[in-house]
Amino acid sequence: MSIKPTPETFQGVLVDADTQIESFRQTRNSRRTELVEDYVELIADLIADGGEARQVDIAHRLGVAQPTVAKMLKRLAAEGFIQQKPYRGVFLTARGNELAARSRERHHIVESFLCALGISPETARIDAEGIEHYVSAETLEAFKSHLAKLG
Amino acid sequence: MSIKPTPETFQGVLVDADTQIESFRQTRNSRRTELVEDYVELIADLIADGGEARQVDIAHRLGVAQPTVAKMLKRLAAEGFIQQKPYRGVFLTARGNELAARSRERHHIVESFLCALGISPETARIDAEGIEHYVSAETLEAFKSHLAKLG
DNA sequence: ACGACAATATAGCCATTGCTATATTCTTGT
DNA sequence: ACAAGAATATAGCAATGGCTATATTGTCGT
Ligand SMILES: [Mn+2]
Ligand SMILES: [Mn+2]
Ligand SMILES: [Mn+2]
Ligand SMILES: [Mn+2]
Repeated sequence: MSIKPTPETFQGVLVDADTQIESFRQTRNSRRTELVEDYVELIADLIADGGEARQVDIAHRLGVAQPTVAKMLKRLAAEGFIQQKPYRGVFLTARGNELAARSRERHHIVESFLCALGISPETARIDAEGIEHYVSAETLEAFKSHLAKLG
Repeated sequence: MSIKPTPETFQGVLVDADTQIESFRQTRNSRRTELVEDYVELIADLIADGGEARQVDIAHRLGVAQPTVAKMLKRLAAEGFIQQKPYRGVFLTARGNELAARSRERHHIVESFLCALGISPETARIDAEGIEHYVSAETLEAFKSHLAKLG
């Protein structure tokens, strides 16, 4: 509102503007990196499991079509996360491996934390797949502390 | 992998395929409704606070440009969440009000839960803005239980 | 009453993330 | 060796969510 009839001090529903702006900005940012994180994490897992990460396997795991994967892999290669040999599987660069490791650890902490709260493993897995990308370092630490306390 | 050299029973890094597919599907779904939820919630808050929700205020709060808001409002109107009078603020339909109420409550629970974990209010606010959209009913209940336990 | 200014509308651009359809290339079994 | 099938590449489309620039419309103060 440009002109507020009721002064802010009456504490309406509205939250501090600057914090909210920053929250939305941060969320938009996380949304932009979400897919990249899931891809490198999945690629790392596929390589760890079967020695290679092929487009068909990635597509199947993600539940999307193969050309969708092909396009994203090009982007990941352009951004230096993976290396692609035509008609071969993809491999992670050092940078890709780092991001994969960070993502995997964060993912695991979030999922474990949800399980520790008594949430069913299925739901924990589903929710963690989304939540992981929006958890800050501070929140991750809090999750870890909570897990340690129950350890 | 079409042909696995190591049988699944050796329990590699890879998680059950069907659950993972479903997790990614669910996450993509939540991502699609994320913005809509934030818009109606914000519109409800602006109306509660100042009696009206104008494009400029929405744009300012979200940290985006006014035409971005104008386009989204058309979509919200088309989907029956709001009513628009040209050159006037927007108003929520019954459907819009319902979604706003649900979103606001869920948002509040997530933020309170994070605070209860000892996370700073600033971080809790930022993280909750993203996390809220990926929290299932079951997880929300677990958060509520945890909050109740802390009295 | 009307000119300034504020708010909204519209046009046109771009990036992202999905899709289908189809062409190309690799691999494998006979 | 080579045909069939599997995997990858490419083309072209659509929806979404951003942006800037600009036109139109309301509102308010004098
Ligand atoms: Mn993940
Ligand atoms: Mn994920
Ligand atoms: Mn919200
Ligand atoms: Mn939000």
